[in-house]
Amino acid sequence: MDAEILKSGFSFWDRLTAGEQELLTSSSTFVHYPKGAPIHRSDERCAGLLLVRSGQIRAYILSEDGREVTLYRLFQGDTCVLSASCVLNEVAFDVMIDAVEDTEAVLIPIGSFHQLMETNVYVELYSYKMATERFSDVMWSIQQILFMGVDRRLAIFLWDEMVKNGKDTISYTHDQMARYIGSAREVVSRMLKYFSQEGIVSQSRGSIRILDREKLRAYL
Amino acid sequence: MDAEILKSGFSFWDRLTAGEQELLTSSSTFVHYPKGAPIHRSDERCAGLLLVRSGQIRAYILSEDGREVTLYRLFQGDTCVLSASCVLNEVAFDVMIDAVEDTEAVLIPIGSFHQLMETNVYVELYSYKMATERFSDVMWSIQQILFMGVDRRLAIFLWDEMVKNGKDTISYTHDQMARYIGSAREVVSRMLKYFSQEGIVSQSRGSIRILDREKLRAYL
DNA sequence: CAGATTCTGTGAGTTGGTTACAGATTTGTA
DNA sequence: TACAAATCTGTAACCAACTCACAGAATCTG
Repeated sequence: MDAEILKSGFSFWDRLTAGEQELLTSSSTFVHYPKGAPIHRSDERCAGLLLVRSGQIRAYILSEDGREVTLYRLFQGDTCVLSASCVLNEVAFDVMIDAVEDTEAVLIPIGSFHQLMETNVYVELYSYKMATERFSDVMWSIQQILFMGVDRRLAIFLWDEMVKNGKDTISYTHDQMARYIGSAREVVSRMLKYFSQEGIVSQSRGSIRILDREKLRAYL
Repeated sequence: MDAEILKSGFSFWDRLTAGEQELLTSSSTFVHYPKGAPIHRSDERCAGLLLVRSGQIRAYILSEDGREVTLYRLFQGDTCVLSASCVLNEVAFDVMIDAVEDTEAVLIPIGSFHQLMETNVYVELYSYKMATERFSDVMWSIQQILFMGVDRRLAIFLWDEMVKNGKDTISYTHDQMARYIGSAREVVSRMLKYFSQEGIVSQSRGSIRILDREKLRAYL
């Protein structure tokens, strides 16, 4: 693995000894997860620390009866520390991580990552700081789910996607959107029907087109 | 402040220099929060790092229209790091912290705590580890609220309180219980009425008595 | 093209949060 | 002690949203 990539992706790089840098460059690899692939399951061995290069991954919790609630999503430049949660003793909950789209990432395998955590306090600090950042993301999602109506959550989701991708067509199924906003597919369908009637969006199978940004913004 | 108390309460003590230990002992104080007192508000200056000596404190989020959802509670020996969240840049959400009962604590004022965080990486590490522990607590609460029915959440609450206090009388109002389990007062009233009819509990103003542990356990 | 798969639409039922009171119990104070 | 105020509990009606059950439409695949 190219040291430049690691240096720009992980802020602890400059705190590593030459030996540690060598360990990192020699053990890190590029990994590719196809769309929908599982990245982390609580009952499996941790992969390690991930640095997202392209694509998108999603962390979520799962109820006994299969209901999912998305905690956060990560994009280019983000590091996924919960995929290494097995070496963070303070993390005691089960989390699932999937690739939402085809995703390229740099992987520090759990073995070398664990070793670095133990020998270098700055790596350990980095990990817990990242975990705390994710904590913040989760609180943002949770507040939305607990305190906002579905109409508003959906509007926020559509708006954010529109801004993020720079186009007014959003390519997700009702089911996916429901997972992202912590609701149910049927509820999203009903809401989108209403948004259509209001002239805010138009629908086609697998995608939504924003027709009236102003009306949509009124929901935010 | 007695160094022994700090040493036994904060695991980073042994990593401090003599000067840092001196700073800590000279700036730390005992604080007392009466029942119901606010400990932390997002719009106010942070108090600092708290070590609970007795009593109980509660962290919760607040919606625009005043609805509360309890994130976790802390008891003797726990340290409250979110009361110092203004110096943890990764914590970007608003949290409220109150004393549930009359509470005694050791306070490291935010000024000296901030200074220690900047000069000693182990203090910084400790803080983020604590934040990650709280992250875990929050996930436990959230999973209960999102995935369990009110009957089960209430039963778990009653069971835990019974075990924790070692007696079968639980002294909370319906309103308090509702806050702790993330529901509404009326819903708890309904549920307790049902539990009474089933012979699981008996009620009196301000307290609940567990009559049938086995039936209660069936809900867990 | 046919069958399988995936996606969307819709009605009925249930849970639980909200609103709006009323009544009961306790507390504070004259 | 008496009485007002504050606090706590009970209850009904309403509504948002999740679940269940099923049907039909669009798309994919061999």
